[in-house]
Amino acid sequence: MKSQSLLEKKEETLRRILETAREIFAEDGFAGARVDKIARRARVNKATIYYHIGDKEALYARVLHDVFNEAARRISENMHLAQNPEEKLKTYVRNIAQTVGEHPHVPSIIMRELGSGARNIPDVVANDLARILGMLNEALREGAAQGAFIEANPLIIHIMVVGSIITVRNLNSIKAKNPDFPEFFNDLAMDDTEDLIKLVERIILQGVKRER
Amino acid sequence: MKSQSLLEKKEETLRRILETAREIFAEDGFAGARVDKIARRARVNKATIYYHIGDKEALYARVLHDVFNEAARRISENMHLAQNPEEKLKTYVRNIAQTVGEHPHVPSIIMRELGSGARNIPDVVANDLARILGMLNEALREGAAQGAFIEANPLIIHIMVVGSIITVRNLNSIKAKNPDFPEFFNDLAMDDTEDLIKLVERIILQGVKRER
Amino acid sequence: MKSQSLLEKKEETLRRILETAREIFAEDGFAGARVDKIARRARVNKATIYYHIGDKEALYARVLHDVFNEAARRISENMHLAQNPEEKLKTYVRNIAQTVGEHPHVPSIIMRELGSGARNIPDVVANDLARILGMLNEALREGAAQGAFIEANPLIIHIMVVGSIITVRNLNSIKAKNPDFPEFFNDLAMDDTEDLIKLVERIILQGVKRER
Amino acid sequence: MKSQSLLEKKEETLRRILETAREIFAEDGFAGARVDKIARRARVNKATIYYHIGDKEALYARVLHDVFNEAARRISENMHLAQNPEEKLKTYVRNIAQTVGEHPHVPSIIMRELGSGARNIPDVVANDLARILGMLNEALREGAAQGAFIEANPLIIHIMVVGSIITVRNLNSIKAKNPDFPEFFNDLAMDDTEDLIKLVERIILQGVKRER
DNA sequence: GATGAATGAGGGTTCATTCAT
DNA sequence: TATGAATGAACCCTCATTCAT
Repeated sequence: MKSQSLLEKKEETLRRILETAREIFAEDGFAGARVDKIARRARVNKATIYYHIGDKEALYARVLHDVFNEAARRISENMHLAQNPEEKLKTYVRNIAQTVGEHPHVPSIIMRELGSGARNIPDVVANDLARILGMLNEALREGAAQGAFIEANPLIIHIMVVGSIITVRNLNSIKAKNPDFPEFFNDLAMDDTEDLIKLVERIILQGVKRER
Repeated sequence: MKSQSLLEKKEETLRRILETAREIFAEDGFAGARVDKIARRARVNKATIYYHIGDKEALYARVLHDVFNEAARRISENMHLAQNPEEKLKTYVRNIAQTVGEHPHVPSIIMRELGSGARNIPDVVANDLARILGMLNEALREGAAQGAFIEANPLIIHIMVVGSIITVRNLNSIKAKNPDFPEFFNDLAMDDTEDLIKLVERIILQGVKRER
Repeated sequence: MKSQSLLEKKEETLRRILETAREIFAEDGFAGARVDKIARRARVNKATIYYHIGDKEALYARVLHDVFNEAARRISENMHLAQNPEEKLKTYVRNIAQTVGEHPHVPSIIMRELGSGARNIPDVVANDLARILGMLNEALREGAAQGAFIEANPLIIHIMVVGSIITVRNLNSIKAKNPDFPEFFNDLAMDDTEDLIKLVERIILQGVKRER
Repeated sequence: MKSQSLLEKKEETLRRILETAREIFAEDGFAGARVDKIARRARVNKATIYYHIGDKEALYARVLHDVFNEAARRISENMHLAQNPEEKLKTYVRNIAQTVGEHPHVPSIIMRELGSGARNIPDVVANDLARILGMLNEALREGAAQGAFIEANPLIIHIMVVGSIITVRNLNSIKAKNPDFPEFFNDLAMDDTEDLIKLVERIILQGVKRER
């Protein structure tokens, strides 16, 4: 009992650090994030972060890998269950949306990274991303081989899916920062996730479907 | 003669500062950018930047506004020439691509900003963006009103267009940073801009087109 | 049986800590030494050092006192056996050399301390040193009283003896750090300890001997 | 006039930094020295040190090189004026003493370095030291060749000279730190530098002189 | 008796910014 | 107009030390 509670305490500390780091890297980016701020918000001493995880870069890698590795695993699992390229593409969109939903902060990070030419992406994470893109690529090629899809660059599709989902999710904070944005902006929020997924699915599927 | 050459020199200095700042903000983001580095690469004294332009935030605003204001102006001009929603949408895609082509560094910046919930976007620039989105919104609504388009969130469309174009443009630096990316990554580059534009146009147009 | 083996283990642990501490204080000085490094190299938990010995300063004192106390004891014993001031001086040189030989790391520490005005020397150790210097002083005074020696400051003699022996002993590491040192440096090593002792003895004895 | 005073101010700042750094490196050693403390005592902002000189290591190198380079220059000049090996040796002792006198803090540093196997000695400074030892070596060899001296290791002679002079100079601070040192310690101070030089000269010269 | 976890207090370094000239 | 010098405020990271178990 005792030793278990000790282990639990450690894991709770670790969890709090990682969760907070995820938040703050998303808010401020790698360069803008402050280790001090992470420690304060996670209610641990700064040195505790270094003790358990390592320096800022290691923390960043850990945060991303924890999410992307799991996402890659799940996408792989679910895409294998799908029967045809179209189903696979839908599965892909849906899983991305799910990951974004579960980790509302991480996607922001990846947007920045794509904007920066993946400047700060740690190797492990680059590898996770490559796995994910590889699965999407496979589905697209399969569809193209069957004559169902046009030849489409998987990176473009990936960005379209991820970017649109993230941005709509970020809409509230964008609006909060820019209260003077025009009226129509207020209608852009899509509070129903299902609607959002459906729309993205629709655009992507119709967008790549070959006319017969 | 003298005063003109002095004026020219001053303008040349300013131009060099802004161009370099664009590069470096794109490379490193707002938080990661160093005023020192900008000054050094632009071959001016650091204080000169403060003298001519102001602090880091002002420099950032200036850099973005110079590009976005011009882009908004051009998009407005060209979209007004288009006859129907489809043409407007194509014009929109084409103009975004052109801006990206002319200012290869700026888009990176905007990707980061979208990822961060527009945290650092200065007001003037937010306004430029709002104008651009407004025009896209108009085209989409017009198309929907005519029964040609489905109801599509313009923010989503915008991100799909901008994000995909930027990312493909950034592909080389992404690959350079991650030499271990899988084979298929090497086929993703689209060196012919026209092909890229066509593909994006295609996906977006088919994606939003209502089946009759 | 059990308790003895436990005791032995404890003593073995202590011995390992002290030996390692000696090494590391010699390598890095008091300020440069890291408790972490000592613990790691001694293969004990950092807290174990605090448990058995105390803080960094206590560890330093313990390390030095163990050596200096023993050296003082031996010098005292042997110098009492010597019959005349000259023999005493020789005994002194020889015993210093022996201590340096047995504890190759400690002398480095004392050189630093002399350089720093004995800033970090713990009281116990200062006392050991005072005993040693006192014996040297006695021999020198006795010699001077007999007309055999000039009046010589024992501190100077002590430094000459200790410094020269230590430095020659350290020569190899000095050379290793400075591969560009001139040719003649390679001839300075005196691998035969006996030669070194003889040379130092000679210089010191002739140096203080009064001409008749 | 104006521009000169600006330059003067800069040089005064630099001078203050270097002088203070010399003091503090001597007091606390390289590892123990605190850049904060140097800045505070020199009455400049910490960043000013980095602006003018660079990091802690660069500061250390600069401090030592400024002194050793000048010492090497002077020793070379004066030893060339001496007519025979004995005079050269005396000149050497006298010049070392003079350098110690002019820069009371630097020698402490070199003692530590010798104790540490020259662990922190920057390359430029190692080179200065090699030049100085080279000159001493020459004098000793010349004397040996003429049959006037025994074969003596120049490193030993150097340490004997430098170490003894430094230690006597440091005596006051050693006594201050260790008020319980025995009575006889109070007689060891040699306030008259000339006496000190004479004693060291005497010991060294007699120590290496070959009996005829 | 021994240790993994945690921390307060700095330590060296950097950076955006200002100022005197 | 333009700049070298200077700085306050952080920032990342480390270290000696403690404590609960």
